Amino acid sequence: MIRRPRGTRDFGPDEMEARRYIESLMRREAETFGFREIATPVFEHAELFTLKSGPNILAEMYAFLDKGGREITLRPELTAPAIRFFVNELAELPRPLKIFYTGPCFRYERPQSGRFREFYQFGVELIGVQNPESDAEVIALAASIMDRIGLKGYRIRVGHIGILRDKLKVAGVPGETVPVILQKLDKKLYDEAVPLMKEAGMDEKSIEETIGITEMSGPVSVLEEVGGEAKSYLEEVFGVLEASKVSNLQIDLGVIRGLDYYTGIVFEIDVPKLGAEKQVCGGGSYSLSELFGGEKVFSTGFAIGFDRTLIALAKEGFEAPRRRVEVHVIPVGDATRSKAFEITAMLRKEGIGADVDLMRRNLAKNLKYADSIGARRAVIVGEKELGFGAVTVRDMVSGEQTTIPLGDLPGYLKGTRDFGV
RNA sequence: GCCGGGAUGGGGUAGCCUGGUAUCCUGUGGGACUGUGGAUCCCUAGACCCGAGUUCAAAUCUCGGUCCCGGCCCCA
Repeated sequence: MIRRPRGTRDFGPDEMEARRYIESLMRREAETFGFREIATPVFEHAELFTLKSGPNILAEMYAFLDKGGREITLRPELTAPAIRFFVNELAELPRPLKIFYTGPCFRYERPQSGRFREFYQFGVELIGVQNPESDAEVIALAASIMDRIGLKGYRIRVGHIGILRDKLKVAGVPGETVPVILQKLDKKLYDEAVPLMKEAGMDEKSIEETIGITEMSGPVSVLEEVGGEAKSYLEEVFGVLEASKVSNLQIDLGVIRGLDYYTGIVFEIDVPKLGAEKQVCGGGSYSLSELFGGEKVFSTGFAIGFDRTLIALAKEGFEAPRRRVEVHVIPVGDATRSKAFEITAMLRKEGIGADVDLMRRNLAKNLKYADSIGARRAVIVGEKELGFGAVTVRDMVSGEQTTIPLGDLPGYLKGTRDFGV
């Protein structure tokens, strides 16, 4: 027996139905906001990902040399490919450029709850502008998607990485030390952050203030204690979000994110009931294009962890509407078998989902089968009715039967399609 | 990379401590019932994660590996 590689999953019909359903809701919502779908390759030059975040990331990438000696990696995320695509070919589209994408990503990590080596992301980028409206637009879309798919127990925490960056810069922290300190602050590891800040030359007062900032969370009013440009910027963002009727929203200046390239607002959506892997979406504004050889262009985007989102929905009792075939066509005996296929083909041409007996089962078994696949109706093709050019249509829920002339069958099935159940 | 708990037909399980090739439920296929389902009964097929060791004998004990679950690290 050959088994699945570690950290990967197979998806059965029920699961795929649920996944496609949720995915289509996300797509539709993004399209409603004026975003259009793109797709990029599953593998890229490893350099694309090491450029922006350093070689330590290589440890978690599925990287390898291809037969031409190129350093290739399965994509660990989708933002960098999207921006590469933008720089390469999309830079001349009208701005703001609003794109979204979805697909599998790969990270060589220890699998655990809500964490896989092959996982799926759904992300968007709004490229070419950075102001409170564009940031709010992206956050509003993230929230709308969560609402549209019916997720309830989520919260959005919005921060502004510029506040901390400025603070550290003003205090004279050298550029290369900033990410290290930010990382500790992100994890709230103050015991480790404080010595680092001292070492970087910060005085007691600014250290205290810095930690104070990371602990600020709550309604917009907490910004009163901050002041500065970032404050008014965030207030404007929240103003637009309020006008857009986005809820489940709070300020949290402790939101930092692991990425170095974020410059402005940053936000995360998490679902507390998921435990350790509770973050279902992360995003912010950044500029990456210049790293890939393009002009410097600001963008705001987010990535939704598709798998975790589904786990969260499942925990809330979500069930995808089951796709069912409209009718199951049952020949009674061998004599009408070929006629049954004729009728099935005719129904399918009319766009009516039809299944037909392929097991040569008797009528009783076929009805049982029709029930188990959830067919709404059974079309019983028997010699008696065929004698006068008709078939029997049985409603699988009520058990009612009607004799329908063959010519009227598609119309009957279509016309009453939404009734019953 | 680290720590803990697991792995028995497709799904769910009993058996494991105290070694003697496996229980039950459900699902699959067939039949009772070759023109009427979701009930019942019967039949059939189907499993001890992999490898090594101990033993007359291993699902059971020992070791190694793989995978899963939960947590740490990390999360671009």
